[in-house]
Amino acid sequence: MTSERERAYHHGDLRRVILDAALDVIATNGPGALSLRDLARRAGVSHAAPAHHFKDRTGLLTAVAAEGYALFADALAGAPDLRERGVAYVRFAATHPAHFRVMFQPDLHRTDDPDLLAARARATEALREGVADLPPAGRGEDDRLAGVAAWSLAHGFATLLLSGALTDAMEGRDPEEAFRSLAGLIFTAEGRGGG
Amino acid sequence: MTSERERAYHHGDLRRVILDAALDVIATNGPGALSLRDLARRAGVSHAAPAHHFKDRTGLLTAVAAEGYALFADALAGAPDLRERGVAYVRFAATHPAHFRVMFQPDLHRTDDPDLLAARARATEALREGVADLPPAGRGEDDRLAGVAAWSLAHGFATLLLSGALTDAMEGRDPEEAFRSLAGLIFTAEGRGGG
DNA sequence: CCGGCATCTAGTCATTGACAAGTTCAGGCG
DNA sequence: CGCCTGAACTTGTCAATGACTAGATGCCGG
Repeated sequence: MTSERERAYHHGDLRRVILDAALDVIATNGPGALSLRDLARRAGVSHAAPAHHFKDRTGLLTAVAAEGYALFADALAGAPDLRERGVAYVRFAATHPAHFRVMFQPDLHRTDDPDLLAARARATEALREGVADLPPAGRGEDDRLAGVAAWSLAHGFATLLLSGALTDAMEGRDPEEAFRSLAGLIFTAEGRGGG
Repeated sequence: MTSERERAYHHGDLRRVILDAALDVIATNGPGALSLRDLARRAGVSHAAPAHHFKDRTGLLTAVAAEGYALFADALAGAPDLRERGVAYVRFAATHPAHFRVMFQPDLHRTDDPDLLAARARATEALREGVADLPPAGRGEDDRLAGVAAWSLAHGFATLLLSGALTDAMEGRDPEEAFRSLAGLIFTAEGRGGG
């Protein structure tokens, strides 16, 4: 049975295999359930193999976060306006729950990692661009607050969604669509915006 | 031989001591850094003492979450209107970061724990009351969405705050006050009041 | 053919969570 | 007073894990 599938040494792309397995575990059972040895077993390699690619457990999570920010930046880039960028934010969280969760838990990864910083800078830039086309509210102070508000709204929705807190609040409804109308409710209609 | 300070057996309130130590660790280094043995060492008891009060590591975190929801419900109860309830939401997160973080990570605790469920129900009720005094927007569907929106806004702000993502967006500014004006920006009609 | 190098293996150690069994203490009851 | 029951805590132990070290393996260029 040890045919060409397992070519022993030089696995081919062990790094990716480990990463994918890690994402699977994190999405299912959370980052706490992550075990390097378990991942090694899944990949059919020795218990120390992952360490060569990621150094650490923290190193693995750092790689996850970095990849997450990169994908995140790409996901945000395509959106035409602020609202769709928010939708993209939510969609990313729903599509890449493991990445998302690790990204926003700084104590899980090494925050000074160069790759991570670069990817995060890209994502931040994408977010800023999105906020740029907010209707000019007033003074610059309010603009900044409005940006934080938009960010908070999308992030809160995404976070609650992943934590399962919204499951009964919107039974079987499509999260993206829900957020879209929710954002319309707030950001478009002037006058009684919040109503 | 051991002086009266440490009355050996029957520590007095070991449960609370362990809980407080746990909260300290979680707030500082995150839930992943939590070690029952470490907590035992801090409290000056044997390595198995915590298990008697919390059964498990998960049991300890469940207790943290339950306590968190109880405190949360109390914190929300005092607020006069929706906006102030949001402020209370943010304040709770800032004041009880460890509780907050554990509360919204279901894979950390036992979600079927009776105490947890009871406390969470109280908190949920307090949240619902807050949403109830939203201006009636239109149909019930929109009302529900508006509630989710308010919740998302507060939760997102609180979460981003705790993850440190807002640190440079609001340098040295008081988070509560920032959220208050932010919420005013969005939820009050046209008067984008004092920022 | 050979040497360097990244990749992976094998072995080891301290730490941890979980469990089992024993010990200490307080309070109730005869 | 003496016993006894149960809660609180200790001691001992085991498997699993993260991290480290040294060594084996195979690819690639010269």
